[in-house]
Amino acid sequence: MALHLYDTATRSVRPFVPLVPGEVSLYHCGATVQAEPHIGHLRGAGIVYDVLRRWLEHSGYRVTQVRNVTDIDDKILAKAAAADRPWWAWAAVNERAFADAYAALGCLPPTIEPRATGHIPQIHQLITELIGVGKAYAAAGDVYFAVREQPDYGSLSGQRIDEMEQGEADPSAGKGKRDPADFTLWKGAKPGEPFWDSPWGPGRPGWHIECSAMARTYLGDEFDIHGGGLDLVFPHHENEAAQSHGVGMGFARYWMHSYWVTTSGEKMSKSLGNTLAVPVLLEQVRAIELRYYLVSVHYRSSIEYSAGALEDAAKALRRIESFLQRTAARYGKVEIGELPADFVAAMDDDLGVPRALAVVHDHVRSGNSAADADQQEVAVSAAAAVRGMLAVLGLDPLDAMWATGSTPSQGTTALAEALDSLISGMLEERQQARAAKDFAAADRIRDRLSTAGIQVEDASSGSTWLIER
RNA sequence: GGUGGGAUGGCCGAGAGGCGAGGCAACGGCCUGCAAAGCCGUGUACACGGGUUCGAAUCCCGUUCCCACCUCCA
Repeated sequence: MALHLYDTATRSVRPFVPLVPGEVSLYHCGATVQAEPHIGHLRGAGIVYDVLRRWLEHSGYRVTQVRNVTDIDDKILAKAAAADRPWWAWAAVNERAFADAYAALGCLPPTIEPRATGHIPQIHQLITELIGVGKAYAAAGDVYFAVREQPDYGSLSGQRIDEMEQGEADPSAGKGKRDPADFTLWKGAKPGEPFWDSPWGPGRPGWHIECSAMARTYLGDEFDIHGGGLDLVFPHHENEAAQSHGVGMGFARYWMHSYWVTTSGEKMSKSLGNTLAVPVLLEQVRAIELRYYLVSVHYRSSIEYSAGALEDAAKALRRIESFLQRTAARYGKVEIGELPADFVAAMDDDLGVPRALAVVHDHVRSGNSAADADQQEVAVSAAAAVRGMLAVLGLDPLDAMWATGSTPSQGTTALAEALDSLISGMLEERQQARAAKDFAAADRIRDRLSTAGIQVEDASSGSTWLIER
């Protein structure tokens, strides 16, 4: 079975067929850089789509991944003003915090990360076209999208205009609106606000228009997958679709949405004050362990954060890692191997990472059994498969990306070789003591290594060591 | 009021008509000089009440509770 993906627009799992054979165009919403990221952002804007991209690439597609940065909006202006900083400095600082967090969790850089403020001409072009076809109108320095002029408005999110609650988030906006449900394409600048000149007066883009303009710029009028967090379905993605369909663009062919990270059953968000930042969690677990935790739950299930669940995930990953280390220590470097069919089937079924991880653990168990029985070929082949599967999930502990966790038993660096030489010497001494039944001396050596964080494993084929986490 | 998601063993978390995903924890065993690690074994889990079916955690009807979105949201 080839790749199938759940498509929000049709509320069904559909076979994935790209517009251009062999290539995938992927646009997904990154951050509005108004504050520092929390792990919910990293799951929804980072890791889920990083795994998708890796799986697509592994499946042989050439992927163009676009993740936008919305670097101008009301909240950025408000928070920058409150902090007495220029808006662009506020946005830049937070954008770097996001970049650092994505990188810390092993997310590959997207093909491009376009910023809203870098695409004002493209935004103007799109608004002009929308006015031209009668789906947008200028009023008192603002420009609005007329939702009732777009027949399919609401189809993505299942909303009906007449059933919606009619709230206006910003009472000062919308003076010239013809319909309360209309949304802003271009927001006229008030005194003191940053602005760009436009045919409708000085102002800045509305929230949704930048994504339509940037997706069009980099991926064309129609592209394969549009993603983001579930909370973007309405209004953000609905409005994006409306703007783009409004000028005849085919826009996204599949819509993917990732679920939340919750705490105490509630969505993690700044306003609830229940956010968890990456640097804080990295004091509890290593980065690769945090990634395992965030990856291990299916992307369409919410993750109920708990310290206990995070620790369990870390332990599960350590078990996998020690299998790889054990195999490497006994039989030499572990290569990246072929993927088992079960793993491929799980991933092809709407990125079934939990089932895919079950396959990983099955291989760890059978590989450990083989190692116990000193069946080298079986053990090495299981380890290679495990490493291959982990690589697809961005969890290969031997990848240079996670280099802070050294893997001395790989013997790849001078430091590691020196360490290996020293420890091997100690293990030899211990073996001699054991042979002479001098268990006190043998245990002394083992304790000494243990104090240094090095765990000794005895097996019939000899003793090996690994660094405890 | 509208729309959508959910409730699975001690905990986390897949699955979606028959054969107990996987991890963590616990207990027993094997291995070991002793450990550790590893391996083997141990659970009558699917919110509640009905129904369909030879068979339901899975489908249908009803009920309870939780969460999200409805112009700030990953």
